[in-house]
Amino acid sequence: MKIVTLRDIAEQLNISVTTVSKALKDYPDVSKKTKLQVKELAKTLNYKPNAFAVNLRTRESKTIGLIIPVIVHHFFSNVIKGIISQAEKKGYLVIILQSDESYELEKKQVELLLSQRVDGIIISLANGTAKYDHLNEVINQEKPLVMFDKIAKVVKCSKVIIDDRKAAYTATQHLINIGCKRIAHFRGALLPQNSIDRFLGYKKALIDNNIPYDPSLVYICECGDMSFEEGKKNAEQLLTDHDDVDGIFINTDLVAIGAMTAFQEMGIKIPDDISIVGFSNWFMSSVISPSLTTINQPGFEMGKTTFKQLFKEIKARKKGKTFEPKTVVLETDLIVRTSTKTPIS
Amino acid sequence: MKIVTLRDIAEQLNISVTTVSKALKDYPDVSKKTKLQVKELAKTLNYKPNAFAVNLRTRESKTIGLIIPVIVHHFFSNVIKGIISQAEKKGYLVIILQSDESYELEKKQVELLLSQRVDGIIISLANGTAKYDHLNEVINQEKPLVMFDKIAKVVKCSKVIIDDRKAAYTATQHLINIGCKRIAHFRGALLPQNSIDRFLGYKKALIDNNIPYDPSLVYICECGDMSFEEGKKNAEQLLTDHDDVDGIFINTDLVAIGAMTAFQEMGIKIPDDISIVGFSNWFMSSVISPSLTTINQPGFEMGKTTFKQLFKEIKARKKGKTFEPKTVVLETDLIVRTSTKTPIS
DNA sequence: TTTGTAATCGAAAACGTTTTCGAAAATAAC
DNA sequence: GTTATTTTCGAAAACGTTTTCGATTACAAA
Repeated sequence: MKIVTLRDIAEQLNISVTTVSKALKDYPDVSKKTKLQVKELAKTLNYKPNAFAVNLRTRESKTIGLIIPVIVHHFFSNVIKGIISQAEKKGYLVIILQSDESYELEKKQVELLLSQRVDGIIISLANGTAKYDHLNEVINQEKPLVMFDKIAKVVKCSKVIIDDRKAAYTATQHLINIGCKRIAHFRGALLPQNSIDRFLGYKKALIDNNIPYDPSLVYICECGDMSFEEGKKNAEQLLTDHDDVDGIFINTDLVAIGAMTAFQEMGIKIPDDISIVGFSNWFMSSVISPSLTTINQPGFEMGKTTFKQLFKEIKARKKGKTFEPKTVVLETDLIVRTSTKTPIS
Repeated sequence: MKIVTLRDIAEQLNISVTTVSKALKDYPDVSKKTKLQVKELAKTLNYKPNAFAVNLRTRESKTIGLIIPVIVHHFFSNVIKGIISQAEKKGYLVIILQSDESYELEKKQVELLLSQRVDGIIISLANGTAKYDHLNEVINQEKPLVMFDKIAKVVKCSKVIIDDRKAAYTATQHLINIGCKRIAHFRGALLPQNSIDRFLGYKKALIDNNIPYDPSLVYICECGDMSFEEGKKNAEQLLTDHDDVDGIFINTDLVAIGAMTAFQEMGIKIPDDISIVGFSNWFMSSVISPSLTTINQPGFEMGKTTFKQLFKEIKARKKGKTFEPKTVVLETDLIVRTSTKTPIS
């Protein structure tokens, strides 16, 4: 089981390693005859270039790193799928790491990827990330970096996002349109830009419609492993705090489903008593009962777009060109289902 | 932004590259004094060994490949999480590829991983895979290979699985215990060992209980992207074919949920008219209504176990030792929820 | 014949490590 | 003082490729 190298081919044909290498890569200074010989022998010997040597020589590995807060998550696993599918088309491999929403882990993983000398890095930030030295180091090393979804505005790199504020505004406006007067909000953790923006969209929609903003109607959940349970707990708390709420805009579907479950257990009718809008459009939101009105967040497309952007930057860097960080905003849409009342017409 | 190498450190300290390398790796033939100097300078210069060079020299990359049929899937994404978490502990990185249930793609991806010279490969087979040359090539190259869940018995490598037959038997027995007399089965595709074994478990449970096995009660679905829709269609077909069915054992939760949805739309009461048992225990099975009785398939644990096995084999190979392929069978359990009647007592 | 041009090849350096082996220096033993 | 031993170091080869640049050959032009 010896692994064949250029040298083996060269010795068998009594030519130099140089010529074999050039023949395989169709250099113009190799005769047609030897090219044919070399290629044929390479095929019969099942020659595969040693990636380690190629990497060392060319200083690139055709491999990128991806750091993601959680893998078992409808949105994120769709993003992964999008990234991998696009990477494969361009001949790139993807190393995946999970930060588990921890800044410490995320930092370690970025350093690991840098020392592995991947050709580029894609990242969606952990909830706990508030410092960006690790990301700035990536940028300092002139290594292409693209963030998606959970981003930090101050980091000078390309980003692929949705307009969370606008989407949240749309969601809240929908609740208002169907006649809700007291609208609560279950927001995400305090740090991430997404949950801030969604909160701001919620607030703005209220104000634009002359509905007073009441901070006591805003509940927080961390949206980690316990999302479903957090939703249930928040729902119960909300019910003891306020008995007049008729609509809730919830930061993410899983929390919304938890809340709906709790409401149903407590005998609250959805959407008759309370209308609910979620966020992300998890697959399960369409099959539960009542089905969940939500904002569709295009995970697969976001993954594809993110890789495409990274690829552009990798190519630019290779040519020594410079490039300006670019922010791509993808479209979302409201998917109306049965967890919200039909408007009174 | 020059990247520092051993040479840079050596020149600054006026010693040889050799000594620097040995100092950093705590070789015994370097004095304490120079070790300290080297380590300190390495830290201030932020030296990171060039992974490409290390790989080439040591002939290993501390990277493994993972080929999986689908990523957006509760069970598989849990497996991924398990593999990555365990790999990280041992200092390994994971390259993930998605075969999309296609044999052609799977074959290409195996070859890609081999030419990348990953240290080992983990794979769960595509539905379409019936030939195993690509896997035998991995084994021929003496590269560690572990299969999980969707395996091929004839391939001589380690495997991590559940006892699908036993689990299916348990599921079917449960339906019998609660009083079902006409039990249908929605099975998976024809090739995969899993769906064969689950079918056999179903059949054996019937026979052991003196219930005649009726092939016309067995429906097939491919369990690809369209699982949910397949479940709906099968449910509708079943209802027109047979009006006396009172229980169904379904190959996977997503199909079961599709079927339940169709039944509910047609006014069939679950579990009063028909009891349903799924397979896999997707998270959503616990939150739908009625909640789905199912077999719990430990994805995270399976991922961890699979990597551990691969790691053992990588280490054994490194020491030149040989090892016997091993098959690990993980426990499953029946989770009784509300899609099945409570037994008549 | 000489000169020029094109076609074909290969030596050698480089990428940055790791590791073997021998040399030199320092110390100990006699 | 000599010899033996230990400690500390570095030269050099190797991993397998890519690429530069010069050499050689063949052949056409003069």
